[in-house]
Amino acid sequence: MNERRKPYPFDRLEPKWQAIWDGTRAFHAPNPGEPNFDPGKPKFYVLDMFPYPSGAGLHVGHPEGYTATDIIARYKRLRGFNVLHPMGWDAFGLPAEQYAIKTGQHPEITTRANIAKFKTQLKRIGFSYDWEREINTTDPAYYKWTQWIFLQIYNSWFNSETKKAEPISTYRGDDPDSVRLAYVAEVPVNWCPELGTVLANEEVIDGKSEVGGFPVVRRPMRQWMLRITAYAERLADELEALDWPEGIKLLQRNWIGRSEGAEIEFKIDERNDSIRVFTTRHDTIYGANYMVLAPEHPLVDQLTTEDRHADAAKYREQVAAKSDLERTDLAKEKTGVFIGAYAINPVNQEKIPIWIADYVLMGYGTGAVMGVPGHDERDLEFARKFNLAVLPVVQAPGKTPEESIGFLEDGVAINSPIIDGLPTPSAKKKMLEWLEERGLGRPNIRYKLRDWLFSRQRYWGEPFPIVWEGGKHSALNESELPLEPPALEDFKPTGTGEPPLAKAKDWIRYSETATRETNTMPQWAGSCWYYLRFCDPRNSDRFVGEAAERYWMGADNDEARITKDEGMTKHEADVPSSFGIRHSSLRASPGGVDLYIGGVEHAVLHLLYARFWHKVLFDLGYLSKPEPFQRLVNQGMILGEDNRKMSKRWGNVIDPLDVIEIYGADAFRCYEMFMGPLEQMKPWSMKGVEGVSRFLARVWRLMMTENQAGEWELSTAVQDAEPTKAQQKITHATIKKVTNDIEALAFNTAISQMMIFVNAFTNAELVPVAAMRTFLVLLNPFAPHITSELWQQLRSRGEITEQSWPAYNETLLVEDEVEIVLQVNGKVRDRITMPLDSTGEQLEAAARANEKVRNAVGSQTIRKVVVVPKKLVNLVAA
RNA sequence: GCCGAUGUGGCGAAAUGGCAGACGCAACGGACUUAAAAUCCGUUGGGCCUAACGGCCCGUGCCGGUUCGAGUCCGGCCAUCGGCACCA
Repeated sequence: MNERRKPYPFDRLEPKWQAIWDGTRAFHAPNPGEPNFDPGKPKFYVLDMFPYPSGAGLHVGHPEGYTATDIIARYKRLRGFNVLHPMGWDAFGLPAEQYAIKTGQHPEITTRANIAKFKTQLKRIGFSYDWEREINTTDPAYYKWTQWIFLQIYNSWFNSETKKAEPISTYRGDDPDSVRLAYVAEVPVNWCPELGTVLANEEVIDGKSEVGGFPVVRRPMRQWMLRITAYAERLADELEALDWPEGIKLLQRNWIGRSEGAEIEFKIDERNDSIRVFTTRHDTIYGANYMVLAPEHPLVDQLTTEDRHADAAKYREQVAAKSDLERTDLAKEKTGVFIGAYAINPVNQEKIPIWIADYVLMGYGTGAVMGVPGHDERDLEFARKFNLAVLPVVQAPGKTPEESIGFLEDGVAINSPIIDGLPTPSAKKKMLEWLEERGLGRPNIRYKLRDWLFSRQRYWGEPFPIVWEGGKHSALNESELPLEPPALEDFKPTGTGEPPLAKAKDWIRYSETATRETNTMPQWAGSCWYYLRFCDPRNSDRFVGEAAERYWMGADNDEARITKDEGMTKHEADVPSSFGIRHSSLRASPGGVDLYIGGVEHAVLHLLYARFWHKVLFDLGYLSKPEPFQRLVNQGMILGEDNRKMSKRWGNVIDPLDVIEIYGADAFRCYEMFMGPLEQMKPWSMKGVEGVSRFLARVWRLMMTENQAGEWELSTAVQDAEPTKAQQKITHATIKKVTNDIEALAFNTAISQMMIFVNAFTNAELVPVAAMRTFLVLLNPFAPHITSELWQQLRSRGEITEQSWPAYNETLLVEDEVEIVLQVNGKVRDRITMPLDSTGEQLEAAARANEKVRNAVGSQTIRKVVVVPKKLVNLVAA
């Protein structure tokens, strides 16, 4: 039973072809200036999200996206593109470090072993990666440039006039450190005691660490931050032009969280000082009858009166002790303390009490809000809890002023002398003008996005190329890169928040007076720019060579050349003349990575960070285009056979190698694509793999037969013969469908069509060799091994990977007769065959004459006739 | 709570507003075989009428609308999944 007979000898031919591809460097893409580079070809950059090489190895989810990109890569090569299709390893990260802590084995060793395992698996699937471009984020030759890019960021500031990053040398202020894009700040951070490190906001989910699910607490610490907030506007705006799923754009937009409003000054009573609040509803300012500061607000100490001091201090302590989890979990009940001071509402000069409450966050806006209980849910809740007045200032459509309380949408201003009677949008406008004239307020746009907390207290990451001297930081010289981490025996976190690198006393010591930074960069650092390094992975002088960057990441704006090169190249099996395949976004390259496929889990983190780095490097003049990833597609998750997420816990994990062992790599690839639409979530089915495997076996037996000795040889049915009309037609229909479907990434239906093709030829007495060759090229991107072997068996010229994609001839697809559907009142009554060129009158006459139609009409009168040429006739009767 | 995606046979799924269920899985029947596997041929959404040929009705989460015609477009709901969540 174990020795089950293979449906075709994939176990021999798959390793054979993989060895040939390796040996001939079949998928190596030369760079401009290198031997064999053809400048006449347009480029296509198709990228996978490179994996973290975990100990568990690849599971069937990884190769889903990888197979899709491999099909596109192979297809594009056949269409005459220079294709960049690389793979590498995002290898810094916690698991290797955790493993090191447990076993004492250096993360480098684990990482190397895991990479070897991943690579073997990927190679076994037959992906056409250019392995000469393989990169590894933990390789000093790679992270040298990660550190170098950090220094570019460190040595830049964001000029808000030009809205661009510029070298720090152009900054005219007196404290450059206060504007650098990389800076140090004592900030409340997400500290995870279990992991012994701080985490980015993005890495904390419901108050727990994304990795491991350990509790996270707030605590102030000195940390490296990247000023991503400077780019909030561009990161949001420049999303528009990208060919990304709308859902992902929305997720990023929500994360960036732009809101347009006003900053308003509230004078503090009996003090020559004021507090700024940010609001999006300045039209409701007449309803502001109290003010709330975040408990951490710097003015709290000064403002709190003697008698309120003890209460305020106690409250602030309580809040500080709360973990994020508690702060959100207990959010149902509002808390707060009056601090004894008053502010003056600028529109009516009313004295309003100042409170502190933890529902106001220090990190957003100004850390102070005007409390408008009438028209803000949170303020209303707070006011009710503490018995503050609730005044309606916006009347909702169709409601009384009283009923309008708690109504948050637009309405008409009331109880607001300056703007009474104005609908919300003009009320906002007028109020803002009024405030601006008096210097009390100004328009303001705020973003939810926070600066990126960029340091980690870990061992297995890039050390910062920074030294400290007399409390000041400065950059290492470029010539001192890469800065390698010290050799450590003990990787354990110190538990105090001090990074493990602090244990390497010799390493830390930079000079008599200077010490090294001991934090490391987060795992995201390496993946922020790997797609750039792929363009020129062995360059030791530059993070990416200029020419290589311009070619692979630049725009291919030579439209004429693209059209010409994309114009159908003839395959020998094809009949002259062919017609356009509709344009799709896979055609012309607007620049950057032309197609990027990966999981949704990276929708905000990786994709936002990478875009940020890219923009900084673009501003500094290193890159051709402001956006890295022109087109993004998310593949859906593959579930276990039981419809649950694959996990050890359910025992439903599928190992690709096990599948390949039984059915072969080609069947594995085809099945992954045949399961359903790429973007969709779908369950695995071994039976499904078997079905696809049967299809490939039928392809094989279409051309091969087994002789007496049990050896496969070319079938005698395969002849250099003229295809029949029907064969001709199905061949061209298949070219058309497969081509369009690949362009649309609809691989499942492309495979269906190829199955239809094979079914049509099954049992044919004569199998025309030309039709077979055409078909093999179509199937090649999906099933590269079997098609390479059959191509050779057919004694075809050259390698299949060097062929041109076949063209189809539309005229061969046109029938001279068509089936016409006859409907009565929209219901199908019969189907008849009519000549293609039948006129509307002829079709109508045929319909009226049809017996079934007449039965259905009965004694009714025909009121209307709808004729759709070549399709149907609908008689409307009553 | 807010935002988004999805909902079609026993299952995975197809269908530029025009024949719902292509293709595949599973199931059933047949051929080949001593037998099985493999392979090939056929049937297969549900219900009803007919001895049969054949015919009729219903059917794309639910309710309504637009249209000669709706899985597809519009409005309202329900369910499942995913994201965000005191962001002023």
